[in-house]
Amino acid sequence: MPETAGGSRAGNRALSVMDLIREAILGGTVGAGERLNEVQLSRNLAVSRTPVRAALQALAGEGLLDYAPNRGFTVREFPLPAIMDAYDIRASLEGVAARFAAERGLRPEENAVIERSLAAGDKLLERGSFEAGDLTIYRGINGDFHDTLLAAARNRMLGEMIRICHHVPMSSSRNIVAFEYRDVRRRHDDHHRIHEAIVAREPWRAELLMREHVSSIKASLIRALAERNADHPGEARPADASMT
Amino acid sequence: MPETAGGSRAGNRALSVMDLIREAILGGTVGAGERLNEVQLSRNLAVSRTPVRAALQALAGEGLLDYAPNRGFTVREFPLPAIMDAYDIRASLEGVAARFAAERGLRPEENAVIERSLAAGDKLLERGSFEAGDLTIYRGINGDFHDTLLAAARNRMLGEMIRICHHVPMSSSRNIVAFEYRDVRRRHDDHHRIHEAIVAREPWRAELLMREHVSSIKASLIRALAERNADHPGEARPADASMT
DNA sequence: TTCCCAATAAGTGAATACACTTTACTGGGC
DNA sequence: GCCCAGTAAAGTGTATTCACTTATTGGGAA
Repeated sequence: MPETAGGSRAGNRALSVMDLIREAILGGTVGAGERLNEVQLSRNLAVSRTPVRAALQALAGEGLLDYAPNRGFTVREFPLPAIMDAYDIRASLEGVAARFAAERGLRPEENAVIERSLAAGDKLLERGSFEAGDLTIYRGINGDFHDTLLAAARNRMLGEMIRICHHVPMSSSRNIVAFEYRDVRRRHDDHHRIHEAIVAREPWRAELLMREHVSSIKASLIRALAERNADHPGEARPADASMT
Repeated sequence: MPETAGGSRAGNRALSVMDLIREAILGGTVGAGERLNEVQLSRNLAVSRTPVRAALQALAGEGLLDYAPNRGFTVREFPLPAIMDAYDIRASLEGVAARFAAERGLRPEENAVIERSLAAGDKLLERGSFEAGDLTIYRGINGDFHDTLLAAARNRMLGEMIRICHHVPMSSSRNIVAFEYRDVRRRHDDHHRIHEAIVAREPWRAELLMREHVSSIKASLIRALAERNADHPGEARPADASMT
């Protein structure tokens, strides 16, 4: 076995193969609509077809691949409208998650994580502008906030659905670099208010705030795309965002 | 399941095996939390382990099974709170679907199906009470309405998520028999109003109506469970609804 | 008796071989 | 030159086999 596949998830080739293929899709190594050849993949990854098939089926379950009998798996296409829809769907789902969290309450350690993320964001933003690397740092802060809230919702299915929304290409904020200081500032304020609503046990306010919060990300993305189109009129057509 | 694996989906054993196992889970032949043995299943279904594994992986993707490396697949448990949550999640998602449908408009043939389902419901309800079998008929009418609306939302991911909610044991209305005439009457009125909002191109009204519509199903279920518990105090404890 | 551990059975993970389907290619007829 | 059929190649579907992990069971020691 030259270059054993992955290496991360020991003892289970299928899972590490799954991670590799997922990265290849999200990273754009394989394009949308492209067909994934099992024998070719197994050659490249130095495993047999069995774990490759398992990985492909699992990725189809995540909604990243399409399956057709006797025809194999293809990378699912995400046209721009579908990506925009994903934000609406995620806004709705994360809204429900915030409501559940407010109904069920935060555990002390969860509250601690959230308050830490709020404080870290405050510190990062107090300078009044962003320097290089700050956006990456805030991405981590933002992830902590949302992940903890999702855990506080105490519903597995909901978590999985939101995770699927995040895996839609370009739908996750980590795929976006065009955010400006004032966008992040405003979203961080949202976090404060959402936290307030949850500790005050105001479920419906929490839901509304979270919903608007995620929707505003969509609005930012639309603006960023429009600006990019204005800067480079030739390239970056709407279809361009469908994937990599 | 002694018979040879189903004749329905020709040419692909894995898919028919998947249908059989799904029915076994939803029908209660295998209980929640139970472990599914691959060799035993392949013996019973008279196929090799390969299509069985494929089916199990696919069902795990649907959220019906849990997977643990080197430990195989188990039937996921759905305690009563998780079932109730599923209604909230579905209410939110179907609300979004109704909004999308209102934004994008109904195709003539879709509108025809919906108006036919509305008329059929009117006819069934005009007697003022239900006879045996009427509920089954209305179930079909109800399904046509919701399925067509979902198609009109024109978003695949949304459809899949709602489908997952329907497959949560006891979460689909088809699993419930305890609905009374006035419940159905009121829900059919909802259908009329939702249709109105969609043809009038009022997205947010459509969303709100649909959300309330699905939430009212949850309320009916809670009442039905409470009455059942009152009738048979010994049996039918909350945990009882977790599965079959 | 209870706990621990080894031996063994049972079960999943992966590789390989073969069957069947789809697709691509090639040659002949129109 | 185009279309179609037949055939070969490629690719997926399934069965089988072996490797490896996990669960079980029985015996021995504290």
